[in-house]
Amino acid sequence: MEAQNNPGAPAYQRIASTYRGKIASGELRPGDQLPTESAIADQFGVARQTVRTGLSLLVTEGLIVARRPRGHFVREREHMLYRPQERSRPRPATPEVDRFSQQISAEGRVPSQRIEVSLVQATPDLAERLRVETGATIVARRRVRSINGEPTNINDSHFPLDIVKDSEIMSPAYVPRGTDQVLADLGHRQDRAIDEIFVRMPTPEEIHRLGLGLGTPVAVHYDTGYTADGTPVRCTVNVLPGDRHKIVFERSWHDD
Amino acid sequence: MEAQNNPGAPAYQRIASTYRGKIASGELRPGDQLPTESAIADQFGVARQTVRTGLSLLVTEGLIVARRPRGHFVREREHMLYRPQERSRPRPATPEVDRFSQQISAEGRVPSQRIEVSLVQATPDLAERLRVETGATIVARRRVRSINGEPTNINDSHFPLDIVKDSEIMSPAYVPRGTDQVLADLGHRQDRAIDEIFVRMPTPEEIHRLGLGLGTPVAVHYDTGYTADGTPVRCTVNVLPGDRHKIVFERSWHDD
DNA sequence: CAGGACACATTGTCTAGTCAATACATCAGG
DNA sequence: CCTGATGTATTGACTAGACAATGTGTCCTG
Repeated sequence: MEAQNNPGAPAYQRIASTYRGKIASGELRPGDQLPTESAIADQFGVARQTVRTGLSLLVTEGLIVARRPRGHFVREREHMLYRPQERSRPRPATPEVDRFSQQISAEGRVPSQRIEVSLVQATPDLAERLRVETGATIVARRRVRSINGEPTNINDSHFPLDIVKDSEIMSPAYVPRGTDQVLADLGHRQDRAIDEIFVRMPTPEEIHRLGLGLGTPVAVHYDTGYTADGTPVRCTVNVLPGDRHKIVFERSWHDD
Repeated sequence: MEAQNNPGAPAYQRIASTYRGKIASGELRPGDQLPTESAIADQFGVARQTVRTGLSLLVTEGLIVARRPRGHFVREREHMLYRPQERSRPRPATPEVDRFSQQISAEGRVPSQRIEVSLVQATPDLAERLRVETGATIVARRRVRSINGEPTNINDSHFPLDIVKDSEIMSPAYVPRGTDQVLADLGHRQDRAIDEIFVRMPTPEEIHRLGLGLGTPVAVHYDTGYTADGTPVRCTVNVLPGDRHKIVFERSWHDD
């Protein structure tokens, strides 16, 4: 399908189309180098700037990366599993899920994290989910999780101030039994959670915190936990780089 | 934080940063028009091309759109709810979910869809999920769903050929009782499903089918249904434009 | 042989223009 | 009043340069 480059389209699109095709067809494989901008310009008979416009399309699509002053290279990807249900249902995974989780435990991955606790003012999105007023003081427990030293996701949990003050949650240290258990011990056992997933391009701050390249979208996962009486007690914001994660849920038609 | 534009950075980044800030702060609101490229160029004392480079950043971030020859405008967003669980659990939504679903039924939205059924060869990703061999013939039931005439998502269901041949699923018409019920009537009642969500930039084909703008990432949702004995009988691929959807799951700690 | 200075290739940033395409407004003619 | 032609402002596409920034490798020096 659409074998030819793209007759009639602007030159920069033809150039992008050409190399997109070579990558899709496998003629150019991950890690391979593209010709230099000048070489492409000569080949297509256009100015170098036009080539740059075309290649920048592929960069924002996440297909290639520029490594100055080496050249442009086809990007290499890997997917990491992200399974929100694991934290709420510590049941044994069904065989079906196991088929998809094999990759995660392969290779000796070394997880680490940096924790930072602070009091912040609720932004409108958090205020709505925690049912407090915008600007109210809440507790933010921010983490950047890394695997093998590479930051892989942002995990910011937020709690209403009145229910967690003076608890271990306020301490910027790892809590072995888990913050959900701490909440439960404080009388706020979570019973239900709602997951909301948005997809968008990252903000400059996220690009910086996660070391993202251009052309990498992120999934933003709001995980709001409720007690049995329907009160929200926790709102966790996960930011997952799109090129490093796969989000997996499991559903059952009949209670399990 | 980082109040000033961005001293020291390249001019095109300062320009992007300036308008990104104005949008974030609310000084520029959705639908508002930015100054013309020439005006910005004059203001910053740079060439128009430099302004274009800067604004193109904001376009790929999905913050602004260009409407030739009117100018650049701050993008207006609306989020449509996407709730994979609805199809498997027709129970009444809990009050917590209702808080988030209010927007969907507001406004008289007119849904429509175009259905197309064909026999295709299984691509590697589908073959793995349906446990058939790559290249095996399977049934593809492709839909583009539209709301108010605007295509909003791609919904391609795939079935192993042997279990659906000669059934209504092969007909390119709407099946009122739903394809899941058809499968159940054929003796393949689904019992479990696995949801996998990937985030990436769209392919040119998806851009065309969904009428996407630049800077719009997509969420790709693989929904694989299994019968009680663990046999996959359906694999649905949903492609959701990131700027139009919010994906919502609900979880319960204790069976409901 | 080790280390530093330098050259080189390549991408990054930017200029000052030209011409094309397009949606909208204006205005003349019926 | 409506209709169609014409103008106009704006973005889109592109050129032919210039100079900066930066890894990599080479080569000279001690």
